[in-house]
Amino acid sequence: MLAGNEIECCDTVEVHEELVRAVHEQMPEEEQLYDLAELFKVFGDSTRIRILFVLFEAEVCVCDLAQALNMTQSAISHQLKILKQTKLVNSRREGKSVFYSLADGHVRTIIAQGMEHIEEM
Amino acid sequence: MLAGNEIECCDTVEVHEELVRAVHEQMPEEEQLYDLAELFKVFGDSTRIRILFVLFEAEVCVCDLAQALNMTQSAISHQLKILKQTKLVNSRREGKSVFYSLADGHVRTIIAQGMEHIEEM
DNA sequence: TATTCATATGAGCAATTGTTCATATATTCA
DNA sequence: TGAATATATGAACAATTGCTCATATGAATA
Repeated sequence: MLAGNEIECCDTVEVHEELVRAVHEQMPEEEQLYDLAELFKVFGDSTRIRILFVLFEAEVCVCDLAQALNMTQSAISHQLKILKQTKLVNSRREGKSVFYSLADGHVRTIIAQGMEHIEEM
Repeated sequence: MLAGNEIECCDTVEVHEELVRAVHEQMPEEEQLYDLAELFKVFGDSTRIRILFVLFEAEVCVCDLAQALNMTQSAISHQLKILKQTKLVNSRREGKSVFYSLADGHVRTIIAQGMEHIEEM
């Protein structure tokens, strides 16, 4: 699949072949790139972002999340499932309620960096 | 819209009203949360992630990106437009070619944190 | 055990998104 | 100017996604 990069492009062939080779050496595996995109996709929805912001404050149960964000319990539950699958939140059952909390520090760092970026825009 | 949070939830009303108030005080503006989600949405596609990884190596023109990632020039151009709108990349014209480069350090930090997270999964 | 409360989940629908295809714009050079 | 090269862009289509609605599961309590 890598062999045969003879397509000419921008008139300068040599430099480009070198670049293509370097890129293929340095770039992570396809699967890892895919997983990375999947992770950011999770951050790419304002409902989930708002859930994470609530969890910055405290460990919160589903119905409180729904109330705080003025959304249905079902909608919140669906999103929590996605957040949990991506290991961004943990859950803990206490009687009838289930409490959700942030899973690790990356969540804060990623969101903080994102905030910095949009504030500079 | 905030008034009248009398809906009972999990049997304990007082704590929750306090939480809802705290959340509404600490949470960023709706528009900022929306912009933040829009930013992460840009990272949430493996083609754009791959473009950013190529740009980690060097400033690259469109046709080289297309060749390096084995995609059509049109597909790459469409994605570059999105990356530019979000100020994640800069562009510079040189003759017939247009060279793209990373815009700022946030891109590296965000992707690095994302990589750390998925490696721990 | 039957009921109630809290949460989870599957199906369906509207909205969004990434790619392709055709074509437009921009630059260089004969 | 006209042809060739590099890039940008609009329309269209398939695929994905977030919400709603109905319902299932799980736990406490009468």
